[in-house]
Amino acid sequence: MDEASAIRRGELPLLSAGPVRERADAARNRVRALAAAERLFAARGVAAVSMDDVATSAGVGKGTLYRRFGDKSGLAAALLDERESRLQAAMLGGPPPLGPGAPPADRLAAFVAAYLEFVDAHLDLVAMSQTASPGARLRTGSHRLWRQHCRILLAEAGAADPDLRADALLAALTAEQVRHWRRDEGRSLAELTSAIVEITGRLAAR
Amino acid sequence: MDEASAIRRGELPLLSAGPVRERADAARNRVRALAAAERLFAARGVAAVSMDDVATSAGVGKGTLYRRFGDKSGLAAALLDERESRLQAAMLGGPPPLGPGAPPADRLAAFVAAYLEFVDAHLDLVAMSQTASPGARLRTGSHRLWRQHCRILLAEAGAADPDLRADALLAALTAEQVRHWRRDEGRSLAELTSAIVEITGRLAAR
DNA sequence: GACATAACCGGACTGGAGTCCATATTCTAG
DNA sequence: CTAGAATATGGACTCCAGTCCGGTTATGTC
Repeated sequence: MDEASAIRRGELPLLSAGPVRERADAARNRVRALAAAERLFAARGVAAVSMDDVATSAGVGKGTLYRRFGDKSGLAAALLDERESRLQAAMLGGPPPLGPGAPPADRLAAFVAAYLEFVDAHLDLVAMSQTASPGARLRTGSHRLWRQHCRILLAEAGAADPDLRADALLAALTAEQVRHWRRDEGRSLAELTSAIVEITGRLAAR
Repeated sequence: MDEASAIRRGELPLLSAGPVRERADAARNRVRALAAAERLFAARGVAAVSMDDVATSAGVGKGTLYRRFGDKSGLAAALLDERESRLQAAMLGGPPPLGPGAPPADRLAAFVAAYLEFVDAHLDLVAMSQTASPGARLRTGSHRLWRQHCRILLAEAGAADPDLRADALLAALTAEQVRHWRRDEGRSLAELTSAIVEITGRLAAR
């Protein structure tokens, strides 16, 4: 999952419309791979699908898969991309309290609730994107965006050490942790949301 | 990592001194395996050592290793066991504020600081024990103990939803997260400790 | 001390992750 | 339209985690 390939597959914004265009065969295979992965994940569950399975089912070589997505966590991240970007758009430019206009603490609470809902809606996929390789979670491009958002809002709210608190907050919202709360402990999403929002308020308080 | 083998290797308390005694050869091999693992981990780093390496170096079959420790995370946990139990003893029966006698919020702060120090001192080993298999962290016997401790102290301090807050607190103290703060962001242990203790206070407050 | 039984041993085996590179395809310039 | 450079392809390959089971060894009993 190097930066170059991340840019190539459109995960990182390119400042200037780069001279590097995706080749036609590459584009075709990317679509095929994502379609196959989505199909297999839906049919058998994320954990039970191997990269070989995806490659075979997509009619593509394994090397292609790895070059493009880096590993299984990259593949999962690519599948999440579209839905993620809806949340990202809402929080960067949508209506308050998620978007700009509301007080920072309120925006943070709204973000946490929305993010939790997102994670919950795609538990296994997010878990895969965060844990397929060691430290994957902290390296994801989207993670950086979530973190940056939290940092800024915490700072605006006047909280001490906003960077560390943003990390601590997101650490509690790991897919594995949420999955544990939801499946092993049988907690409802509403319950989790209100508890986490409460905690968030404490972290954001001056 | 089934319960029977966990008991056999002394990780879970046995109510009555069971009739099941560890066989002499089993005990010998357990010692050999742990010694070999410690040696190899120290020499090459945890990540670069395979279970095969440990088995060969210990003069033991791979099956033996897996039966006894379950997987690499179990092996790491077994190596951490002794040092962990020192912390556990201090927090259950040592002098305050870590041990009983101090106000719950103070005990919790002391625990968090001590636990953070423990994780920091064995970063890679703890990381391995938490992440070698998916969800390993939440299944560890010792994790349950840490969590229970936090739960009780949070409850005594009058915090709402102590169970969830205990999980959130420990999620922030994951070895991967601490490693990131320490190595990628170059934060000092003292800095982390004071920030985390501050957060802990906010979670424990009524 | 010999036997029955339960527990343990260890290495061959399976299957998947990730790498490598000779070949094929696409793009660009002339 | 063509040639050559740049890029992508894909399947064979390596390495390792984890399983399995026939053979071995310890332990309790007579």
